[in-house]
Amino acid sequence: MSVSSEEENNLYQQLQHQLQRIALTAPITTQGTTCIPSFAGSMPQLAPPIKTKRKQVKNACVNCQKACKRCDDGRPCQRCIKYGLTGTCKNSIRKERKKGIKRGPYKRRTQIKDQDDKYTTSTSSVSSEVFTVPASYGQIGELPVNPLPINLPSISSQIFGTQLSTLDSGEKFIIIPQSSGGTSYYVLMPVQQQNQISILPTRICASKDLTTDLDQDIQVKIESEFQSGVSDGLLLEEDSKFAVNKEENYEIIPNKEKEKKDKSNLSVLSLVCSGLLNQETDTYEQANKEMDGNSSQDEDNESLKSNISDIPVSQNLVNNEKQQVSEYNKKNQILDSVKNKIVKENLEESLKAHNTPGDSVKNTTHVEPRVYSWDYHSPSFQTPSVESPLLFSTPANTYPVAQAQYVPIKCESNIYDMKCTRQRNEEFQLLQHGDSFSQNQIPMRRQYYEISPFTPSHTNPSNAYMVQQNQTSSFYQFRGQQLPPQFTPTSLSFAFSPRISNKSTPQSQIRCYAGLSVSSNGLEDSS
DNA sequence: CACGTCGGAAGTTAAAACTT
DNA sequence: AGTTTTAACTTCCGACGTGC
Repeated sequence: MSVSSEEENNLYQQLQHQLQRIALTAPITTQGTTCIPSFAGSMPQLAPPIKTKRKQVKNACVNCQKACKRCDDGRPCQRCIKYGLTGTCKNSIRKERKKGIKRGPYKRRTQIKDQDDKYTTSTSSVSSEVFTVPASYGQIGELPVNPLPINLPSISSQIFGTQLSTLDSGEKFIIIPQSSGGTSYYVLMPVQQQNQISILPTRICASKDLTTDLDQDIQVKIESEFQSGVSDGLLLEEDSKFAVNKEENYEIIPNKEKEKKDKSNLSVLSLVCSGLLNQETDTYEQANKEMDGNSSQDEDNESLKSNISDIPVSQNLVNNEKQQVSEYNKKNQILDSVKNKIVKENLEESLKAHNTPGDSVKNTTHVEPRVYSWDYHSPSFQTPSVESPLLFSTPANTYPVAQAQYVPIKCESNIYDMKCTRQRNEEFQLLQHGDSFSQNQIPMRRQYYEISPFTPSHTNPSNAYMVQQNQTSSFYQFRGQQLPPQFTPTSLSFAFSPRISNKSTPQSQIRCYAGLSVSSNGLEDSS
Protein backbone atom coordinates (compact mmCIF):
# COMPACT_ATOMS: atom_id res chain seq x y z
CA MET A 1 0.00 0.00 0.00
CA SER A 2 1.46 3.29 -0.99
CA VAL A 3 0.74 6.54 0.69
CA SER A 4 0.52 9.62 -1.38
CA SER A 5 2.06 12.86 -0.27
CA GLU A 6 -1.34 14.31 0.39
CA GLU A 7 -2.40 11.39 2.52
CA GLU A 8 0.91 11.52 4.24
CA ASN A 9 0.48 15.15 5.12
CA ASN A 10 -3.00 14.47 6.37
CA LEU A 11 -1.70 11.76 8.59
CA TYR A 12 0.94 14.05 9.82
CA GLN A 13 -1.59 16.70 10.64
CA GLN A 14 -3.66 14.19 12.53
CA LEU A 15 -0.78 12.96 14.55
CA GLN A 16 0.43 16.43 15.24
CA HIS A 17 -3.02 17.32 16.43
CA GLN A 18 -3.12 14.35 18.71
CA LEU A 19 0.18 15.23 20.21
CA GLN A 20 -0.90 18.78 20.73
CA ARG A 21 -3.85 17.54 22.66
CA ILE A 22 -1.96 15.17 24.85
CA ALA A 23 1.03 17.35 25.46
CA LEU A 24 1.14 18.95 28.84
CA THR A 25 2.48 22.38 29.33
CA ALA A 26 4.92 22.03 32.15
CA PRO A 27 8.30 23.41 31.25
CA ILE A 28 11.18 21.07 31.22
CA THR A 29 14.70 21.83 32.11
CA THR A 30 17.21 20.45 29.76
CA GLN A 31 20.86 20.03 30.27
CA GLY A 32 22.24 21.23 27.04
CA THR A 33 21.37 18.17 25.14
CA THR A 34 22.44 18.15 21.59
CA CYS A 35 22.55 14.51 20.78
CA ILE A 36 18.96 13.96 21.67
CA PRO A 37 16.34 16.31 20.46
CA SER A 38 15.24 18.63 23.14
CA PHE A 39 11.66 18.81 24.19
CA ALA A 40 12.27 21.53 26.66
CA GLY A 41 9.47 23.87 27.38
CA SER A 42 7.42 22.91 24.44
CA MET A 43 5.23 20.26 23.16
CA PRO A 44 6.90 17.51 21.27
CA GLN A 45 7.70 18.52 17.79
CA LEU A 46 7.31 16.10 15.01
CA ALA A 47 9.80 16.19 12.28
CA PRO A 48 8.51 17.94 9.22
CA PRO A 49 6.57 15.57 7.02
CA ILE A 50 8.81 16.01 4.09
CA LYS A 51 11.12 13.12 3.67
CA THR A 52 9.72 9.65 3.74
CA LYS A 53 11.02 6.53 2.26
CA ARG A 54 9.86 6.38 -1.28
CA LYS A 55 7.96 3.33 -2.33
CA GLN A 56 8.50 2.02 -5.74
CA VAL A 57 7.45 -0.98 -7.70
CA LYS A 58 9.86 -3.78 -8.31
CA ASN A 59 9.37 -3.59 -12.01
CA ALA A 60 7.87 -0.65 -13.83
CA CYS A 61 6.16 -1.12 -17.15
CA VAL A 62 7.93 -0.06 -20.29
CA ASN A 63 5.77 3.01 -20.71
CA CYS A 64 6.27 4.31 -17.22
CA GLN A 65 9.92 3.51 -17.38
CA LYS A 66 10.33 5.47 -20.56
CA ALA A 67 8.45 8.40 -19.14
CA CYS A 68 10.19 8.14 -15.79
CA LYS A 69 6.83 8.16 -14.12
CA ARG A 70 5.38 6.23 -11.25
CA CYS A 71 4.07 2.84 -12.13
CA ASP A 72 2.15 0.24 -10.15
CA ASP A 73 1.97 -3.50 -10.05
CA GLY A 74 -1.13 -3.79 -12.13
CA ARG A 75 -0.92 -4.70 -15.80
CA PRO A 76 -2.02 -2.59 -17.36
CA CYS A 77 -0.94 -0.09 -14.79
CA GLN A 78 -3.08 2.88 -13.88
CA ARG A 79 -0.97 5.28 -15.83
CA CYS A 80 -1.18 3.22 -18.99
CA ILE A 81 -4.92 2.92 -18.52
CA LYS A 82 -5.14 6.66 -18.12
CA TYR A 83 -3.22 7.34 -21.30
CA GLY A 84 -4.62 4.50 -23.32
CA LEU A 85 -1.45 2.49 -23.44
CA THR A 86 -2.88 -0.73 -22.13
CA GLY A 87 -1.72 -2.66 -25.13
CA THR A 88 1.92 -1.98 -24.50
CA CYS A 89 1.88 -2.04 -20.74
CA LYS A 90 4.36 -4.78 -20.01
CA ASN A 91 7.12 -5.24 -17.55
CA SER A 92 10.36 -3.73 -18.61
CA ILE A 93 13.27 -6.04 -19.11
CA ARG A 94 15.97 -5.67 -16.57
CA LYS A 95 19.55 -5.74 -17.48
CA GLU A 96 21.55 -8.59 -16.15
CA ARG A 97 24.01 -7.48 -13.59
CA LYS A 98 27.60 -7.57 -14.58
CA LYS A 99 29.58 -10.37 -13.13
CA GLY A 100 33.21 -10.87 -12.44
CA ILE A 101 33.85 -7.29 -11.52
CA LYS A 102 36.51 -7.25 -8.87
CA ARG A 103 36.29 -4.94 -5.94
CA GLY A 104 38.84 -3.71 -3.56
CA PRO A 105 38.78 -4.73 0.07
CA TYR A 106 35.84 -3.48 2.00
CA LYS A 107 36.50 -0.46 4.06
CA ARG A 108 33.46 0.20 6.13
CA ARG A 109 33.58 -3.03 7.98
CA THR A 110 36.83 -2.23 9.67
CA GLN A 111 35.69 1.27 10.48
CA ILE A 112 32.54 0.05 12.10
CA LYS A 113 34.44 -2.57 13.97
CA ASP A 114 36.69 0.11 15.33
CA GLN A 115 33.72 2.10 16.43
CA ASP A 116 32.10 -0.88 17.99
CA ASP A 117 35.25 -1.56 19.89
CA LYS A 118 35.13 1.92 21.20
CA TYR A 119 31.51 1.79 22.09
CA THR A 120 31.33 -1.59 23.66
CA THR A 121 33.17 -3.42 26.32
CA SER A 122 34.08 -7.00 26.71
CA THR A 123 33.02 -7.45 30.26
CA SER A 124 30.87 -10.43 30.90
CA SER A 125 28.44 -8.82 33.27
CA VAL A 126 25.04 -8.40 31.80
CA SER A 127 24.39 -5.18 33.55
CA SER A 128 27.49 -3.51 32.31
CA GLU A 129 27.29 -4.15 28.65
CA VAL A 130 26.01 -0.90 27.43
CA PHE A 131 26.44 0.63 24.10
CA THR A 132 24.70 3.12 21.98
CA VAL A 133 22.92 2.75 18.73
CA PRO A 134 20.76 5.17 16.91
CA ALA A 135 17.16 4.25 17.22
CA SER A 136 14.16 5.92 15.81
CA TYR A 137 11.64 8.27 17.11
CA GLY A 138 9.16 10.47 15.48
CA GLN A 139 6.05 9.41 13.75
CA ILE A 140 4.07 6.40 12.98
CA GLY A 141 3.93 4.50 9.80
CA GLU A 142 5.65 6.26 7.00
CA LEU A 143 6.02 9.55 8.70
CA PRO A 144 9.53 10.82 9.16
CA VAL A 145 11.98 9.17 11.44
CA ASN A 146 14.94 10.76 13.08
CA PRO A 147 17.77 9.02 14.82
CA LEU A 148 17.70 8.90 18.56
CA PRO A 149 20.73 7.61 20.36
CA ILE A 150 19.91 5.21 23.10
CA ASN A 151 21.71 2.83 25.34
CA LEU A 152 21.36 -0.76 24.50
CA PRO A 153 22.83 -3.25 26.87
CA SER A 154 23.47 -6.64 25.57
CA ILE A 155 21.75 -9.27 27.56
CA SER A 156 22.80 -12.80 28.12
CA SER A 157 20.74 -15.49 26.54
CA GLN A 158 20.11 -17.43 29.69
CA ILE A 159 17.97 -14.70 31.13
CA PHE A 160 16.54 -13.48 27.93
CA GLY A 161 13.02 -14.60 27.37
CA THR A 162 11.78 -14.27 30.88
CA GLN A 163 9.14 -11.73 31.57
CA LEU A 164 10.61 -10.28 34.70
CA SER A 165 14.24 -10.64 35.45
CA THR A 166 16.74 -9.11 37.75
CA LEU A 167 20.18 -8.07 36.76
CA ASP A 168 23.26 -8.57 38.83
CA SER A 169 22.97 -5.00 39.90
CA GLY A 170 19.51 -5.61 41.27
CA GLU A 171 17.76 -3.76 38.55
CA LYS A 172 14.64 -5.35 37.28
CA PHE A 173 13.52 -5.44 33.77
CA ILE A 174 10.88 -6.95 31.62
CA ILE A 175 11.31 -8.55 28.29
CA ILE A 176 9.24 -7.47 25.39
CA PRO A 177 9.74 -10.28 22.96
CA GLN A 178 9.24 -10.20 19.26
CA SER A 179 8.06 -13.06 17.19
CA SER A 180 9.70 -14.42 14.12
CA GLY A 181 13.12 -13.13 14.75
CA GLY A 182 12.31 -9.52 15.32
CA THR A 183 14.52 -7.65 17.68
CA SER A 184 13.19 -8.04 21.15
CA TYR A 185 13.87 -5.45 23.70
CA TYR A 186 13.52 -5.00 27.37
CA VAL A 187 12.62 -2.23 29.65
CA LEU A 188 14.95 -1.69 32.49
CA MET A 189 13.35 -0.64 35.70
CA PRO A 190 15.43 1.85 37.61
CA VAL A 191 16.32 0.93 41.14
CA GLN A 192 16.53 3.71 43.60
CA GLN A 193 19.91 3.81 45.20
CA GLN A 194 19.79 5.56 48.50
CA ASN A 195 22.66 7.74 49.57
CA GLN A 196 24.47 6.94 46.44
CA ILE A 197 25.02 9.03 43.43
CA SER A 198 25.83 7.62 40.13
CA ILE A 199 28.91 9.52 39.25
CA LEU A 200 30.04 7.73 36.22
CA PRO A 201 27.95 8.69 33.28
CA THR A 202 26.71 5.75 31.35
CA ARG A 203 27.74 7.41 28.22
CA ILE A 204 29.78 10.29 27.12
CA CYS A 205 29.42 12.34 24.08
CA ALA A 206 32.32 14.47 23.14
CA SER A 207 32.77 16.43 20.04
CA LYS A 208 35.43 14.88 17.97
CA ASP A 209 36.30 18.23 16.51
CA LEU A 210 37.19 19.57 19.87
CA THR A 211 39.51 16.78 20.72
CA THR A 212 42.91 18.21 21.27
CA ASP A 213 46.20 16.67 20.50
CA LEU A 214 47.08 17.13 24.07
CA ASP A 215 44.31 14.94 25.29
CA GLN A 216 44.97 12.35 22.68
CA ASP A 217 48.56 12.20 23.66
CA ILE A 218 47.59 11.70 27.23
CA GLN A 219 45.14 9.06 26.35
CA VAL A 220 47.53 7.11 24.25
CA LYS A 221 50.11 7.26 26.94
CA ILE A 222 47.65 6.03 29.48
CA GLU A 223 46.77 3.14 27.30
CA SER A 224 50.34 2.11 26.87
CA GLU A 225 50.96 2.39 30.55
CA PHE A 226 48.04 0.24 31.33
CA GLN A 227 48.90 -2.29 28.77
CA SER A 228 52.22 -2.88 30.37
CA GLY A 229 51.51 -2.37 34.00
CA VAL A 230 47.93 -2.98 34.93
CA SER A 231 46.27 -6.30 35.19
CA ASP A 232 43.00 -7.08 33.54
CA GLY A 233 41.38 -7.31 36.87
CA LEU A 234 41.49 -3.61 37.21
CA LEU A 235 38.96 -3.15 34.54
CA LEU A 236 35.88 -2.86 36.54
CA GLU A 237 32.30 -3.26 35.80
CA GLU A 238 31.51 0.37 36.29
CA ASP A 239 34.04 1.34 33.72
CA SER A 240 32.13 -0.40 31.09
CA LYS A 241 29.19 1.82 31.65
CA PHE A 242 30.86 4.32 29.47
CA ALA A 243 29.39 4.26 26.10
CA VAL A 244 29.20 6.79 23.40
CA ASN A 245 26.83 7.93 20.83
CA LYS A 246 27.40 6.25 17.57
CA GLU A 247 26.39 9.29 15.67
CA GLU A 248 29.10 10.66 13.58
CA ASN A 249 29.51 13.95 15.32
CA TYR A 250 29.63 12.56 18.78
CA GLU A 251 32.45 10.26 19.29
CA ILE A 252 34.74 9.46 22.04
CA ILE A 253 38.28 10.52 21.47
CA PRO A 254 39.73 8.34 18.77
CA ASN A 255 42.70 6.22 19.61
CA LYS A 256 45.84 6.60 17.65
CA GLU A 257 46.53 2.92 17.72
CA LYS A 258 43.34 1.37 16.54
CA GLU A 259 44.42 -1.84 14.95
CA LYS A 260 45.49 -3.77 18.00
CA LYS A 261 43.97 -7.16 18.24
CA ASP A 262 42.78 -7.25 21.78
CA LYS A 263 41.40 -3.85 22.43
CA SER A 264 38.60 -4.54 24.79
CA ASN A 265 40.30 -3.64 28.01
CA LEU A 266 42.12 -0.76 26.52
CA SER A 267 38.92 0.51 25.07
CA VAL A 268 37.31 0.43 28.43
CA LEU A 269 40.20 2.23 29.94
CA SER A 270 40.23 4.66 27.12
CA LEU A 271 36.64 5.49 27.69
CA VAL A 272 37.17 5.92 31.37
CA CYS A 273 40.12 8.17 30.91
CA SER A 274 38.43 10.14 28.21
CA GLY A 275 35.51 10.67 30.45
CA LEU A 276 37.75 11.86 33.17
CA LEU A 277 39.54 14.18 30.88
CA ASN A 278 36.50 15.50 29.21
CA GLN A 279 34.00 16.01 31.92
CA GLU A 280 33.12 19.55 32.65
CA THR A 281 32.41 21.00 36.00
CA ASP A 282 29.11 22.31 34.83
CA THR A 283 28.07 18.86 33.94
CA TYR A 284 28.46 17.80 37.49
CA GLU A 285 26.66 20.76 38.73
CA GLN A 286 23.75 19.79 36.62
CA ALA A 287 24.05 16.23 37.65
CA ASN A 288 24.04 17.15 41.26
CA LYS A 289 20.99 19.25 40.81
CA GLU A 290 19.31 16.29 39.32
CA MET A 291 20.46 14.11 42.12
CA ASP A 292 18.10 15.66 44.55
CA GLY A 293 20.32 18.24 46.05
CA ASN A 294 23.40 16.80 47.55
CA SER A 295 24.50 19.97 49.25
CA SER A 296 28.04 19.00 49.99
CA GLN A 297 28.66 18.24 46.40
CA ASP A 298 27.11 21.49 45.38
CA GLU A 299 29.55 23.23 47.61
CA ASP A 300 32.34 21.25 46.12
CA ASN A 301 31.28 22.33 42.73
CA GLU A 302 31.12 25.93 43.76
CA SER A 303 34.56 25.63 45.17
CA LEU A 304 35.77 24.04 42.02
CA LYS A 305 34.19 26.71 39.93
CA SER A 306 35.77 29.47 41.92
CA ASN A 307 39.15 27.93 41.55
CA ILE A 308 38.87 26.78 38.03
CA SER A 309 40.70 29.71 36.60
CA ASP A 310 43.69 28.95 38.73
CA ILE A 311 44.18 25.43 37.57
CA PRO A 312 44.87 24.09 34.14
CA VAL A 313 41.55 22.91 32.87
CA SER A 314 42.36 19.33 32.15
CA GLN A 315 44.12 18.70 35.39
CA ASN A 316 41.39 20.32 37.32
CA LEU A 317 38.78 18.16 35.72
CA VAL A 318 40.82 15.05 36.07
CA ASN A 319 41.28 15.58 39.75
CA ASN A 320 37.69 16.39 40.22
CA GLU A 321 36.63 13.31 38.36
CA LYS A 322 39.07 11.14 40.14
CA GLN A 323 37.78 12.19 43.48
CA GLN A 324 34.21 11.50 42.60
CA VAL A 325 34.91 8.24 40.98
CA SER A 326 36.67 7.11 44.10
CA GLU A 327 33.68 7.98 46.12
CA TYR A 328 31.49 6.20 43.79
CA ASN A 329 33.20 2.91 44.05
CA LYS A 330 36.28 1.91 45.95
CA LYS A 331 37.09 -0.64 43.39
CA ASN A 332 38.11 2.19 41.14
CA GLN A 333 40.69 3.55 43.46
CA ILE A 334 43.58 1.60 42.10
CA LEU A 335 42.61 2.42 38.63
CA ASP A 336 42.23 6.06 39.41
CA SER A 337 45.50 6.38 41.15
CA VAL A 338 47.33 4.95 38.23
CA LYS A 339 45.41 7.08 35.84
CA ASN A 340 46.02 10.17 37.83
CA LYS A 341 49.69 9.53 37.98
CA ILE A 342 49.91 8.97 34.30
CA VAL A 343 47.74 11.90 33.47
CA LYS A 344 49.81 14.20 35.57
CA GLU A 345 53.01 12.98 34.06
CA ASN A 346 51.72 13.29 30.60
CA LEU A 347 50.07 16.57 31.22
CA GLU A 348 53.35 18.01 32.36
CA GLU A 349 55.10 16.56 29.37
CA SER A 350 52.48 17.79 27.01
CA LEU A 351 52.43 21.21 28.48
CA LYS A 352 56.14 21.47 28.11
CA ALA A 353 55.80 20.49 24.50
CA HIS A 354 52.99 22.89 23.82
CA ASN A 355 54.19 25.91 25.73
CA THR A 356 56.61 28.44 24.58
CA PRO A 357 59.49 29.04 26.98
CA GLY A 358 58.67 31.34 29.83
CA ASP A 359 54.94 31.12 29.58
CA SER A 360 52.94 29.80 32.41
CA VAL A 361 50.90 26.73 32.03
CA LYS A 362 47.75 28.62 32.63
CA ASN A 363 48.29 31.14 29.92
CA THR A 364 49.52 28.96 27.16
CA THR A 365 47.76 25.67 27.46
CA HIS A 366 45.07 25.57 24.85
CA VAL A 367 42.53 23.06 25.92
CA GLU A 368 39.24 23.56 24.19
CA PRO A 369 36.26 23.20 26.48
CA ARG A 370 34.55 19.96 25.86
CA VAL A 371 31.12 20.06 24.44
CA TYR A 372 29.11 17.39 26.10
CA SER A 373 25.91 16.51 24.52
CA TRP A 374 24.50 15.11 27.66
CA ASP A 375 25.34 12.99 30.56
CA TYR A 376 23.15 10.05 30.84
CA HIS A 377 23.08 8.74 34.34
CA SER A 378 21.80 5.47 35.49
CA PRO A 379 18.07 5.74 35.77
CA SER A 380 16.90 6.74 39.15
CA PHE A 381 14.02 8.61 40.59
CA GLN A 382 16.27 11.48 41.37
CA THR A 383 17.08 11.94 37.76
CA PRO A 384 14.09 11.74 35.58
CA SER A 385 15.64 13.52 32.72
CA VAL A 386 14.60 14.60 29.35
CA GLU A 387 17.89 13.22 28.22
CA SER A 388 16.85 9.78 29.14
CA PRO A 389 16.17 7.77 26.09
CA LEU A 390 12.49 7.98 25.71
CA LEU A 391 11.77 5.71 22.91
CA PHE A 392 13.44 2.81 21.48
CA SER A 393 13.50 0.67 18.52
CA THR A 394 16.15 -0.86 16.45
CA PRO A 395 16.03 -2.52 13.10
CA ALA A 396 16.31 -6.24 13.35
CA ASN A 397 19.56 -7.70 12.15
CA THR A 398 21.19 -4.34 12.10
CA TYR A 399 22.74 -4.39 15.51
CA PRO A 400 23.37 -8.02 16.16
CA VAL A 401 24.80 -7.46 19.60
CA ALA A 402 21.73 -5.70 20.78
CA GLN A 403 19.20 -8.30 21.64
CA ALA A 404 17.55 -6.01 24.05
CA GLN A 405 17.24 -2.41 24.84
CA TYR A 406 17.70 -0.44 27.94
CA VAL A 407 15.19 2.27 28.26
CA PRO A 408 13.61 4.08 31.15
CA ILE A 409 10.09 4.69 30.19
CA LYS A 410 7.16 6.59 31.29
CA CYS A 411 4.11 6.14 29.22
CA GLU A 412 1.62 8.86 29.34
CA SER A 413 -1.90 8.03 30.24
CA ASN A 414 -3.24 10.31 27.60
CA ILE A 415 -1.81 8.08 25.03
CA TYR A 416 -3.81 5.28 26.44
CA ASP A 417 -6.93 7.35 26.35
CA MET A 418 -6.30 8.24 22.83
CA LYS A 419 -6.09 4.64 21.94
CA CYS A 420 -9.25 3.82 23.78
CA THR A 421 -11.55 6.19 22.03
CA ARG A 422 -13.05 4.85 18.94
CA GLN A 423 -12.38 7.81 16.77
CA ARG A 424 -8.77 8.03 17.69
CA ASN A 425 -8.36 4.38 17.40
CA GLU A 426 -9.46 4.65 13.85
CA GLU A 427 -7.00 7.39 13.27
CA PHE A 428 -4.37 5.27 14.74
CA GLN A 429 -5.26 2.45 12.48
CA LEU A 430 -4.90 4.80 9.59
CA LEU A 431 -1.48 5.64 10.76
CA GLN A 432 -0.38 2.09 10.69
CA HIS A 433 1.59 1.54 7.63
CA GLY A 434 0.20 -1.21 5.52
CA ASP A 435 1.10 -4.60 6.81
CA SER A 436 4.71 -3.91 7.45
CA PHE A 437 4.53 -3.27 11.11
CA SER A 438 2.75 -4.38 14.15
CA GLN A 439 2.21 -2.41 17.24
CA ASN A 440 3.63 -2.60 20.66
CA GLN A 441 1.61 -0.23 22.64
CA ILE A 442 2.58 0.55 26.14
CA PRO A 443 -0.25 2.40 27.77
CA MET A 444 0.24 3.87 31.18
CA ARG A 445 -2.18 5.09 33.74
CA ARG A 446 0.10 5.39 36.65
CA GLN A 447 2.09 8.37 37.60
CA TYR A 448 5.48 7.02 37.05
CA TYR A 449 7.68 4.78 35.15
CA GLU A 450 5.75 1.89 36.36
CA ILE A 451 4.91 -0.54 33.70
CA SER A 452 3.08 -3.80 33.95
CA PRO A 453 4.13 -7.09 32.49
CA PHE A 454 3.39 -7.49 28.89
CA THR A 455 1.25 -10.24 27.58
CA PRO A 456 0.40 -11.17 24.07
CA SER A 457 -2.80 -9.72 22.81
CA HIS A 458 -5.24 -12.45 21.97
CA THR A 459 -7.42 -10.17 19.96
CA ASN A 460 -4.68 -8.94 17.75
CA PRO A 461 -3.41 -11.41 15.18
CA SER A 462 -0.08 -9.73 14.95
CA ASN A 463 2.75 -9.98 17.36
CA ALA A 464 1.49 -7.06 19.33
CA TYR A 465 1.76 -6.99 23.06
CA MET A 466 -0.40 -4.95 25.28
CA VAL A 467 -0.34 -4.28 28.92
CA GLN A 468 -2.97 -5.76 31.13
CA GLN A 469 -4.84 -2.90 32.61
CA ASN A 470 -5.77 -4.37 35.92
CA GLN A 471 -2.38 -5.69 36.81
CA THR A 472 -0.40 -4.03 39.49
CA SER A 473 3.27 -3.93 39.05
CA SER A 474 5.88 -3.89 41.72
CA PHE A 475 8.25 -2.04 39.51
CA TYR A 476 9.40 1.25 40.80
CA GLN A 477 8.94 0.21 44.28
CA PHE A 478 11.89 0.28 46.52
CA ARG A 479 12.04 -2.26 49.29
CA GLY A 480 8.33 -2.64 49.24
CA GLN A 481 7.61 1.03 49.54
CA GLN A 482 5.84 2.91 46.86
CA LEU A 483 7.90 5.76 45.65
CA PRO A 484 6.44 9.21 46.00
CA PRO A 485 5.14 11.08 43.02
CA GLN A 486 7.48 13.41 41.35
CA PHE A 487 8.01 15.28 38.21
CA THR A 488 8.73 13.26 35.19
CA PRO A 489 9.39 15.11 32.02
CA THR A 490 9.51 12.22 29.68
CA SER A 491 7.06 9.84 28.28
CA LEU A 492 6.61 7.29 25.67
CA SER A 493 3.67 6.96 23.45
CA PHE A 494 4.10 4.16 21.01
CA ALA A 495 6.62 1.67 20.02
CA PHE A 496 6.36 -0.44 16.97
CA SER A 497 7.97 -3.73 16.54
CA PRO A 498 9.31 -4.84 13.26
CA ARG A 499 7.68 -7.67 11.40
CA ILE A 500 4.11 -8.61 11.56
CA SER A 501 2.44 -11.96 12.03
CA ASN A 502 3.19 -14.26 9.16
CA LYS A 503 4.08 -11.59 6.70
CA SER A 504 7.61 -11.65 5.54
CA THR A 505 9.20 -8.28 5.86
CA PRO A 506 12.42 -7.63 3.98
CA GLN A 507 15.25 -6.44 6.08
CA SER A 508 15.26 -3.12 4.35
CA GLN A 509 11.71 -2.52 5.51
CA ILE A 510 12.21 -3.38 9.12
CA ARG A 511 11.89 -0.15 10.93
CA CYS A 512 10.44 0.95 14.16
CA TYR A 513 8.70 4.08 15.13
CA ALA A 514 7.42 5.73 18.16
CA GLY A 515 5.81 8.92 19.14
CA LEU A 516 6.91 11.36 21.76
CA SER A 517 5.03 13.31 24.31
CA VAL A 518 5.76 15.30 27.36
CA SER A 519 4.10 15.19 30.69
CA SER A 520 4.49 16.45 34.17
CA ASN A 521 3.39 15.14 37.51
CA GLY A 522 1.65 12.31 35.82
CA LEU A 523 -1.46 14.38 35.45
CA GLU A 524 -3.75 13.68 32.68
CA ASP A 525 -4.60 16.23 30.10
CA SER A 526 -8.27 16.87 30.62
CA SER A 527 -8.75 18.67 27.36
C1' DC B 1 -3.26 22.84 -17.50
C1' DA B 2 -1.85 18.56 -19.53
C1' DC B 3 1.77 16.19 -21.04
C1' DG B 4 6.57 14.96 -22.45
C1' DT B 5 11.47 14.99 -21.30
C1' DC B 6 15.15 14.09 -18.38
C1' DG B 7 18.82 14.81 -14.55
C1' DG B 8 19.66 12.69 -10.69
C1' DA B 9 18.15 11.37 -5.89
C1' DA B 10 16.36 7.47 -3.81
C1' DG B 11 15.64 2.73 -3.59
C1' DT B 12 16.66 -2.25 -4.88
C1' DT B 13 19.33 -6.15 -5.21
C1' DA B 14 22.84 -9.37 -6.57
C1' DA B 15 27.79 -10.13 -6.66
C1' DA B 16 31.98 -9.62 -4.14
C1' DA B 17 34.14 -9.56 0.07
C1' DC B 18 34.21 -11.05 4.46
C1' DT B 19 33.16 -13.88 8.71
C1' DT B 20 32.10 -17.93 11.23
C1' DA C 1 27.52 -21.45 4.63
C1' DG C 2 26.03 -17.31 6.21
C1' DT C 3 26.49 -12.28 6.55
C1' DT C 4 27.84 -7.76 5.19
C1' DT C 5 29.30 -4.41 1.96
C1' DT C 6 29.34 -2.47 -2.34
C1' DA C 7 27.89 -0.76 -6.51
C1' DA C 8 25.27 -1.76 -10.69
C1' DC C 9 20.92 -1.04 -11.80
C1' DT C 10 15.95 0.68 -11.53
C1' DT C 11 12.39 3.69 -10.16
C1' DC C 12 10.40 7.96 -10.26
C1' DC C 13 10.58 12.91 -8.14
C1' DG C 14 10.51 17.25 -9.58
C1' DA C 15 12.06 20.85 -12.62
C1' DC C 16 11.49 22.42 -17.00
C1' DG C 17 9.73 23.00 -21.71
C1' DT C 18 6.06 22.84 -25.10
C1' DG C 19 1.51 23.01 -26.96
C1' DC C 20 -3.35 23.67 -26.58
